[in-house]
Amino acid sequence: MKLTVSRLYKYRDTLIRFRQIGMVRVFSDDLAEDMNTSATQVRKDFSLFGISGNKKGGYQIHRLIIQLDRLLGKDKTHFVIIVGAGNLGKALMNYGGFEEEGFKVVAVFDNDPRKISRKGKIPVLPVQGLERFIKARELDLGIIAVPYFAAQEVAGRMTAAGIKGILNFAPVSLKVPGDCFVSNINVQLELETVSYFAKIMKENKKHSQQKKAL
Amino acid sequence: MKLTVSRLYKYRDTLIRFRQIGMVRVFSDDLAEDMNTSATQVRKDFSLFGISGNKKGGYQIHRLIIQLDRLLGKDKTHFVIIVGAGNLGKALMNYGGFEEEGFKVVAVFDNDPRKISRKGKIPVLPVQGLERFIKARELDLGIIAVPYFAAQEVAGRMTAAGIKGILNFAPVSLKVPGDCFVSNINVQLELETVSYFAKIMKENKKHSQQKKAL
DNA sequence: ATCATTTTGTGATTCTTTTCACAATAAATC
DNA sequence: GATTTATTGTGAAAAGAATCACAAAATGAT
Ligand SMILES: NC(=O)c1ccc[n+]([C@@H]2O[C@H](COP(=O)([O-])OP(=O)(O)OC[C@H]3O[C@@H](n4cnc5c(N)ncnc54)[C@H](O)[C@@H]3O)[C@@H](O)[C@H]2O)c1
Ligand SMILES: NC(=O)c1ccc[n+]([C@@H]2O[C@H](COP(=O)([O-])OP(=O)(O)OC[C@H]3O[C@@H](n4cnc5c(N)ncnc54)[C@H](O)[C@@H]3O)[C@@H](O)[C@H]2O)c1
Repeated sequence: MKLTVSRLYKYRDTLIRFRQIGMVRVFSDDLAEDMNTSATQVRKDFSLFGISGNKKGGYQIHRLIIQLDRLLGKDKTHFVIIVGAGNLGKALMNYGGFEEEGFKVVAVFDNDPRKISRKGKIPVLPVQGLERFIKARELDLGIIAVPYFAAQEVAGRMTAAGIKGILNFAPVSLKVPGDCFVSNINVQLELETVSYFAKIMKENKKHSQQKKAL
Repeated sequence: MKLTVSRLYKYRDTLIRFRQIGMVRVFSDDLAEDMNTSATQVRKDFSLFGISGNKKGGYQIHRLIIQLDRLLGKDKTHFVIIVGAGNLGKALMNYGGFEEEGFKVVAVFDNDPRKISRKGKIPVLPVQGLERFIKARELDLGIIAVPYFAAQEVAGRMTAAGIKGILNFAPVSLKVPGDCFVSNINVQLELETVSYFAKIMKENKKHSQQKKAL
């Protein structure tokens, strides 16, 4: 389910690129190839969400995007706050890609007075005002970009104020109430995992060379 | 397998925090709780990699960390390059967490002459020299932090030069040879997924309130 | 109009991951 | 030293995700 949803977003991405280069229709095959998956997977995902195409004719890109947009909530702007205006928080804040995808970062919060600034395009505010801000605007989405030891506290405050979805960059598992969804991006962990499998790749190569040599 | 490995790295993280606060032994329960998983999962993961503890006595943290270190290659320093010295590439480059975890960023590459600089702690070099650099140092690990339209080209050059593991931040699926492992961090996608499920959380709440009201 | 071809949509199957259930055993208690 | 208790380790079962296999339908060719 989670995996299907995230693939649906990726299909949409791919479809938008396809449309940009002038394509009008796609087959499940085309999507699969672009995304390194199988055509069956694509069709099963669509089928699960009641999306259908034409036998032999494939899918009309434009129509498909509209359907996905509605399904995935891409027809609205989503407002987001970031807590932590450090190295990473600032990179996220200045990243243009979010707005293009319908996410608007409305404010960043930090507990270091030196980081506070109401001047920029996106204000950086004292974290004291976090709850009030979230409640006043009925925000649902928050990004955590504080050090690991502060992450749980921030998550607690966010959820208490009504946040229902958290994207967490701190390398710890957050405890949140059952009505809040958390996704973790743990960069170190990903790099570690890559390094583990890179090593295996090298060893396999050695083995297969040994095999060849026999 | 992939999931087990990434959990092993997380167990290690947790164990190191536990050791820092003076703990000497843990039970599968403790690890599970800290990581939001089940005790059975922990033990099964360990069992899969031949790690064992004492019945009733649990696991000795120090010993366990040593075992994991060896298993996960944390007893060596891993050298990494980053391609793309933009917004994100710079944040990664300045991030202290990698070195702490045994990863050393040896160089960053960019194709924009204005980004080049040999002055800093980590040099930013012209991307022309990428292959030569990788080959000369027999590097295995690369991070891609270039725009989506440049990512495939960079991946191709990396793998051709011998890179065996790629951490990719560009929101596209890379085509790489079978002897290279890729892990994708797609921040937009994660945020989209969070927003999808956050919406569901809200709707569920409405429903359960309706149910209560009946 | 008929036939061959292409592509979808999905039930059945296989594969993977997680959870369950419980025997084995080390430590603590009586 | 026997008994109770806590905890591990793992085969078996369940749940979840991906793949297979093929019928159904749309299109194009003859
Ligand atoms: N920078 C990276 O490239 C990178 C890579 C991987 C992971 N991360 C993770 O992302 C998180 C942020 O990393 P960073 O490099 O930006 O760290 P950083 O130290 O540069 O920034 C953290 C910011 O959070 C603020 N902060 C601390 N406690 C707070 C609190 N209770 N409330 C509000 N603000 C608070 C600090 O004032 C600081 O501005 C960390 O958990 C880190 O492990 C960062
Ligand atoms: N910045 C963020 O917070 C963020 C968030 C999510 C995703 N991303 C993704 O990460 C990637 C980088 O984002 P960014 O914000 O740093 O972009 P950016 O434009 O700030 O930086 C990209 C850098 O790559 C360099 N570059 C372009 N083509 C190159 C090539 N062929 N070889 C070498 N260098 C090349 C550019 O000169 C530039 O310095 C993008 O794919 C983006 O979608 C970034």
